[in-house]
Amino acid sequence: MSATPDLLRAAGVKVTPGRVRVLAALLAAAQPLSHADLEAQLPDADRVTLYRVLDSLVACGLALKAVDARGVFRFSASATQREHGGHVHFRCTDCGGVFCLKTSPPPPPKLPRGFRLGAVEMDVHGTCAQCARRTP
Amino acid sequence: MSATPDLLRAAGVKVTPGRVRVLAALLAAAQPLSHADLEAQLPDADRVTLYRVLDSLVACGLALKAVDARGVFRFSASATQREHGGHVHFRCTDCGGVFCLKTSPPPPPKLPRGFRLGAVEMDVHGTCAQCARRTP
DNA sequence: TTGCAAATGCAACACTGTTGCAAATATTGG
DNA sequence: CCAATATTTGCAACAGTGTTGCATTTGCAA
Repeated sequence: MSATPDLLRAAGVKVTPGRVRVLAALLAAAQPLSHADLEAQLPDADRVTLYRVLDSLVACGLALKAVDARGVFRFSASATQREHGGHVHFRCTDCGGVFCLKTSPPPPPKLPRGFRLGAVEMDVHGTCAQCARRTP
Repeated sequence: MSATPDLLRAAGVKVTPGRVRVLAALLAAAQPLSHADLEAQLPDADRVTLYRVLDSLVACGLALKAVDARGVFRFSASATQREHGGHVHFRCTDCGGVFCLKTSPPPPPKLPRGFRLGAVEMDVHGTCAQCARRTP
């Protein structure tokens, strides 16, 4: 089913164990992963190789690179990203879970002249049903 | 015309040469400045003190802290933008600048049964006019 | 003026990411 | 299947950014 090596071949890069494992981890992840996250998840991988694998996945279009609020790069599989674009998420501040909402994304706001819109994201957070039940 | 020391006094923090110079630099800057920018601009300031001065300005509401595309923190004076609740912000992914939009915040979305809403934030990002002009 | 909490300067450290280079390896063509 | 070759890997060392601990200095108020 999920043939990670095929994705790599289709992207025109060599299929190596490192790339397979990293891409698989990105595809399985619910949220974008930092280098540190991946290092913890793949303990026997070399630090530098991990950086280079991530860069190569970004270069061939299989992964996306973005900066989080702490200034750390986070990577996500671009397939996953497409799947989760176009709708709103709810993040539970208790358990950290992410849930997809039916709500459609808000309309792009009017920007001052010269500004270029990249994306509009809505960050809805609070307590999910399960956590709310546990702490009434 | 408000003198920089007065802004500091009004914010309830001690008036020190470091804070006065850094805040003046931020007020005079057209774009958010990084720690490195400020260090170059104020050569006889201590590196660590500069970090702490910036943090204190953020803590007392006189400056805003954001991350640029390279993952570096950039700081801007917020003297003119005191009210940051109740309206939407635009974040420039190039320079890290934060701009206030006229748009009103989106209505809270409908949540699944049992979910408790904490807060809704809208993250509108892209390229600001100045950065867009630099990279056409 | 004096006392005290806050701010500063310095050294050392931690985290994130990069570069150079030799050894190992995936792919291509015989 | 095997050899040739361009990539990739692993290691060491380095660079940039931000933080912590601690002794000293300084702003501010009693």
